[in-house]
Amino acid sequence: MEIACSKNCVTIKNINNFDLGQTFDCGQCFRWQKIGDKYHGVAFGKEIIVFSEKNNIIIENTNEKDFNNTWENYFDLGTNYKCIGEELAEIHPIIKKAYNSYSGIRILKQEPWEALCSFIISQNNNIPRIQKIVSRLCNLFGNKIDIQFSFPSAQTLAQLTENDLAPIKSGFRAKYIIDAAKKIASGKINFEKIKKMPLCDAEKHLTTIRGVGPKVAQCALLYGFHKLEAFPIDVWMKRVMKTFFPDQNPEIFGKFAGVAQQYLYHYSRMHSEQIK
DNA sequence: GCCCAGGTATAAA
DNA sequence: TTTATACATGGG
Repeated sequence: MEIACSKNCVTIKNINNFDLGQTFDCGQCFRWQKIGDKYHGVAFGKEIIVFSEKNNIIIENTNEKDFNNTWENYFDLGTNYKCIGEELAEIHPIIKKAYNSYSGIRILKQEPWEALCSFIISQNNNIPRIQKIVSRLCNLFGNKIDIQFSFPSAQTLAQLTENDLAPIKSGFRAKYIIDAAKKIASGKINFEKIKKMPLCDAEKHLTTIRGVGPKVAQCALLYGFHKLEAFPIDVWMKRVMKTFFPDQNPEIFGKFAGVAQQYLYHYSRMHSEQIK
């Protein structure tokens, strides 16, 4: 990987396993908007436009400092997904197929609160609507950056009532969002501690939040804490497991189970006719 | 109108 | 312990 910086943008050259469409549209995040051939998005309170051009990835509205401090980490450029993917591909032919089809997926290092809150919203919901709810949440309670808004902090949301959240139309999830925000703002849930916990303890801790069950907790750990062994199982993954791995535990995927899950999830979504 | 969505809480069996 | 149902809303 090489980096080239100019006035207002950074170019990433010779990067393996990075496809913007696959990464943004595989169901791990809900804030990246495709406008033309470019993706517009926000993370860590910064707004960028990113697109690919001749094997390069170009990030606009940034600089070398922001790239080094934020985006290199956010896009997980220090992790070798080729190595992980090839290792996972040996486990089962369907993972090999999924990896070969979607090897450009990277697990983004999202902010813990945004990941947790987004996946609380995701429950019993569809992706287009999740995106809309998250967007309304940011527009109403986040801070304006350039055109878009930051994800509102837990401290901000902790002061709201269920009624205040009515405009985002999150339905029964509003009370869950507020409970989560209050537990984070009060310190009852401590992200720094969760980072250091064993996975199962972290899950138990997160599920003390109302509306957070095993699926949401595992998603938060995978996407918000970059615990690559976390393995979210929803109704869809249950069916996928039944189809391809009857009588097998997710443990067979090892310490990169979450990555395997992401290849499998996206592949099986794109080829849903193969699933039961 | 109908079924369903990257689930969870709650009640009932 | 396992299984069934409600939940708010709107995409397809």
